[in-house]
Parts: sequence; C-alpha cells; structure tokens
Amino acid sequence: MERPTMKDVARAAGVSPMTVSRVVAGEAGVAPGTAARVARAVRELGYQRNDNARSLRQKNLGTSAIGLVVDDLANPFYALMARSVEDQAHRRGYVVLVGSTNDDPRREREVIAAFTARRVDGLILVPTIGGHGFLRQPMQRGTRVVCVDRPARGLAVDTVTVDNRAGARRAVAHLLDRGHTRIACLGDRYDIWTQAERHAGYLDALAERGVPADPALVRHGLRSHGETHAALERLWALPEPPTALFTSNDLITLGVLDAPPRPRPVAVVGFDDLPLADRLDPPLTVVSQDPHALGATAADLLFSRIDGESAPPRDVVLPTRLLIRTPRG
Amino acid sequence: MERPTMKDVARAAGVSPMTVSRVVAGEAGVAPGTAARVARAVRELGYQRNDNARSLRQKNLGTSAIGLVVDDLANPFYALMARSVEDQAHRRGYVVLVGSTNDDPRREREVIAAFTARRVDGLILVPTIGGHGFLRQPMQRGTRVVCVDRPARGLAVDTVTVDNRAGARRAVAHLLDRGHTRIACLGDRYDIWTQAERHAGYLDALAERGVPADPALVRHGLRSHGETHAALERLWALPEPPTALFTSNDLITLGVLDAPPRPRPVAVVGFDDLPLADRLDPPLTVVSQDPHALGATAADLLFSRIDGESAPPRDVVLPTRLLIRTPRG
DNA sequence: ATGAAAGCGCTAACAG
DNA sequence: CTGTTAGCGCTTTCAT
Repeated sequence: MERPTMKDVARAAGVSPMTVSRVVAGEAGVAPGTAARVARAVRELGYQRNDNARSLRQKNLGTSAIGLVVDDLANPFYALMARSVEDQAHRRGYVVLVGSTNDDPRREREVIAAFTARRVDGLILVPTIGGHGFLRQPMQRGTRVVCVDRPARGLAVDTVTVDNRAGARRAVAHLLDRGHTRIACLGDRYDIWTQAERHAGYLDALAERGVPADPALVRHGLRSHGETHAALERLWALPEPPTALFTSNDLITLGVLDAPPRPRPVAVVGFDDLPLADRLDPPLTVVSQDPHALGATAADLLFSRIDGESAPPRDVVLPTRLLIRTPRG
Repeated sequence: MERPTMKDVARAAGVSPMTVSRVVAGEAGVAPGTAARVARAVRELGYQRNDNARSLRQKNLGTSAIGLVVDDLANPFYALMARSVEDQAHRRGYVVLVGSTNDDPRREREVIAAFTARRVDGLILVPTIGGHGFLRQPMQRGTRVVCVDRPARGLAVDTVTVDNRAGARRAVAHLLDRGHTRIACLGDRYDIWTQAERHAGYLDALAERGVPADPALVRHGLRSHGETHAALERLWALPEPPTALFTSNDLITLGVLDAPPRPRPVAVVGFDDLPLADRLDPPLTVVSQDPHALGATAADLLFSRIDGESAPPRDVVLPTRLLIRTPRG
C-alpha cells in the first residue's frame, strides 16, 4: 500500500540499498545475477524511484525539469511554441512545468517563484512588461533563462524574437503599393514590446513613402472584439476614414473580420496567420511567423546553456513572411 | 554564489534552522522580533525554500504538483483545456507538468512515468488507445487520476467527456433535413474513442431516417490534409458520389476546405468549431464543444479527489451544440 | 518560544 | 563487485 523505497527493494532482494541504487540507475559493475534479483524485486514490489529525492542528493545533475512561462497557453501561437519546447525536453529526458502570466507581472513572479522553488534547471520565458531583477539571483545560482517572443528589459539573457518591425513595415508597404494612403494601425497594449515594434514598422513604411502619419489612425490597447469594434466605429467617424487596416495581432484581426460589414470594403493586412485566412472572400494577406521555430530555437539555446555553454548572451531574430493572398481566379 | 539553505539563514539570524522553517512556513508562535530578524536574513541572502526537499519530508502534504497529459498540446482544443487546468491549479498553489502523447501509448507511458517519478499528486489524462493497467499501482499509492475527452479502457476513474455520439447524430440529421442522402463520414483513426463515437452517431442519424448506410462513404484514418484529399478523390470517383460531408474533427474539416474546389459544391458539417467558420462562403455549420468546461470540470474532479473525496468514480458528460450557420442575407 | 535529534529517499565517497 | 557511512534541505517530534 505504501510506496516502497529502495530499502524495501534491498530487503526483498537481499542486498544493500546502494546496490539497488546502482541497478535502478543502470550503472555498470553489478553482477548479472545480483542485478537480476534486484530487477525482480523492483518488478514485484512495483518500485519506482523517487526522482525528487534523487535530485536532492545529486547536486550536479540538476532536476531535469524546465519551466515554460508564456503569456497565455490557450493562445494557439504559444501552444505551438510550447509543443516544440516540450518535444525537445522530452527527447532529453526533461519534464516541463508550464504557467501563463496573462501579461500580469505579479502572476509572472508567482509562477516563476513556484518554478524556482522546485529548482528547475532552466526557464523559457515570454516576459511581461514588469522588471525582471528578481531573476538575477536565481540565474547566478544556476537557473538558466532564455527569453522568447519578447526581450526582458534589462536582463542579459539569450533572446529569440521575430523581426516584428520589418514584418510590419512590409505589410504596410504592401498596402501603400496598392494605392492606400489612409491606413489605420490597430494594436494591443502598447507596453507589449511586439506591439510597439509593429507600430514602429508601420511608421517606417509611411515615412519611406513620404505618407504623413496621422495619429488619429492609430489605436492601441485593444484586448477584445468589443474594444476593436469600438475603435473601428471611431475610425469610420473620422472626416477622412481609413481605406485600409493594419491589425497588429490575430485577436484584433478576428475582431475586425467579425465587425459589421462596411458599405465600402476596407483592405486588411494582419500580423499572424489564421487557419482559414486563405478561404475568406477576399482572402486575407498576413505577416506570418513560425512559432515552432521560436520554441525550438529557445529550447536549443536553453539546453546548450544547461550543458555548460557560457558565451555572452545571444539575440536570435527570426524572419517573418508576408503571405500575399489574392482572390482566386 | 551557492544557494543558501535554511542553515545559512539560521546562522545569519542567530537562530536554529527550525525557527527559520517556522518563519518561512508562516507558522504562528514565533516571537515577532525573532521573525523579523529571520525575515531580514532571508531577504539579505536571497533565500528561497527548496520545495522538493520540503515535500520529501512532509508526507501528508504532497508535492503540490499535478500532471496534464494530452494528445497534442499544440492542438488549440487541448491548449484551451490546458489553460483552464492551469488556472485552477495556480489558484490552489499547484504547479502543472505537461506532456503530449501523440496518441502513442509508449510515449504516454514515458510521460506518465516521468511525472509519477516526481510524485505528482494527481494526473489529468487524455488517454491513448493503449492499456492503462500500469496506472493502478500509482493510484493505490495515492496518485489521483482523472480522464478527460476520452475514457481509458478498463480504468475506473472520474471521466469527463462530451456527448460525441449525440453531437454527430444531430449534425448528420441536419444534413438529412436539408435533403441529402449521400452523406460521407470522414474520420481520424478509428481506434480513437471520440472518432468511433462520432461514427456511431453518424450511423444513428441515418438509421433514424431509414437512409441506407453505404460503407463506401465512410473513410477513417485521415491524419493529414493529403490523406483527406486522397479520401475525397476516391469519394468523387464513386458511381454515386456524396453530396454532403460530415467531417469528424477540425483537422479534417480544414483539409476538406483546403481541397481543390468541386464543380458542384458539397455541403459540409464539421465536428469542432473553427475561428473563421462563420465568415466562409458558405458559412460552415459545426458541432462545437467547450474545451474550457472540459478542463475546468476535470480539474474540479481531480482536486476534490486530492482533497480526500472517495465516492465511486463519476462520469461527467458535457453537451455539444450544433451551430447552424446560414448565408448572411 | 525555541532548539536538538532523527529521518524523508536517495547517492557520493570511500572502504573492503 | 558490494556495503557502510554520511548527508542533500527540510520538517517531525520531543524537549526545554
């Protein structure tokens, strides 16, 4: 009924706990007959080693656990990232603890504290806007940290992002190429790094073509379809309403597509691809990023740090792609 | 540099480790002055309690960790479930270990073994087709288990599913109502419980209306767009090709929508809702389920078991909804 | 209100 | 090849 320990197995096999330890760890140098007796006792008792106790004693081997802290695990983008991270971790015999921050620095600290209290060997982090000084201590003490999707202000760690600014610039340039000059920019909270970057790319494109930037066309802080719809209403009410929209994340793109139709349709280009985007009428042109590559790269960096790599922090910037979709002929 | 332990804090505060333990655990019965000195030492040394060591000694409190084992974390459906589970766990001070099985019993065993080796207090499991006898031992020894999305053959545990069969029946009945009699059923691997249930619901609807079931119209084992496209080609080549399709999961629905267009369009009803389904032309009617409710219910059941609830295993079956979408007027 | 001793389950380091 | 001793970081139990 109670969980058997190595001592129980040792007694059943007529050996010392140390021998059991060696057999269970698959170490060489145990007589085949002894090993067989131990293995049989393990099977009969249904013994499974307690890996928490193990990692308590083995200071050099770590816990074989990493933490993954994302904005929102339910977001398909982060879910794909998580899956890539998990695959790599599984391959290397690590388990993954996950947590969502909801972009709330307090929750971020709670989640990270819970993870470091369990002595994870590393942390893959989509940082919130909050400060991250509290990570410095754990890092000095051996917890490796990699940021992904966004950098953490003032934290010198490996970071994997996509080129948000260039992606946004190309998207807006595409709209300019099609003759639009009144292009609105709809974004999420401006204090989210990716959103500020994409807005910068929007301005870059306008400046490149000498199109004046009209602040009335820029709306940030859109966190729901309702807020997106309200923002659209205010845009339509302008003396010179926009003829095209640049939507700065997938939720906002969906909000726009979900809004009541306009008499004169507007062109939309969105950041982040959506599953049925190419089946819409008209099909939706988007800036797509590769969440799988983000997760896999972050995991690569983390594990190479865990393996002892000690070069200065690296910034990896992955490209985006502009998927131009035209009505099917 | 090294991580400080309670002993270090004790030395710095001029007390015994036991007093530090009490202060850090927030226990009453420590003199305020002493507590303050300890708290200061904790802050100055940057001490954080090792919760693995803690749970090693505290046998009654458990590890405050649960495991979540899904088919594929990248699937938006499971990602939403995972987020609900994580929210509940966070609220209760638990951490969540996640793993994907890919519907592979071997990987499922590996993931579960890694979790029980770390002595998770509970497991929320989307079981593969494989046997689950290996769970009986850990369960007797205190690991609580709840199944979600599918039952595990021959494992008497709380299980949360949706009414797949009734949902499929209504979807197909809807197509029959619209005059279709040649309705194909496109499914994933038939050994996945939900797929067999949905197929049964498909047959139910046909039987109810006295429409003969033609085995040539049923295709299972579709795991990619390519396989779905191939299945469609064979259907179109039939002497009497189908005029409507029932697609038994979201991946297959997307595969169908992605296929080359037909001269005469076919009606499609899919299991699982998709983000832009209502903006398609024609809009897509679907059977929708609520992954959030699935996850939250499973977590509720698990935590009530962890809290000591010992009633016989319960089966919770959640409803589905048929979202009938018609062209916008 | 505080501390000393013992031990959770395991393994490093050293015998033999 | 196998066992003994000690101790990872913490808490239980019992003193004081």
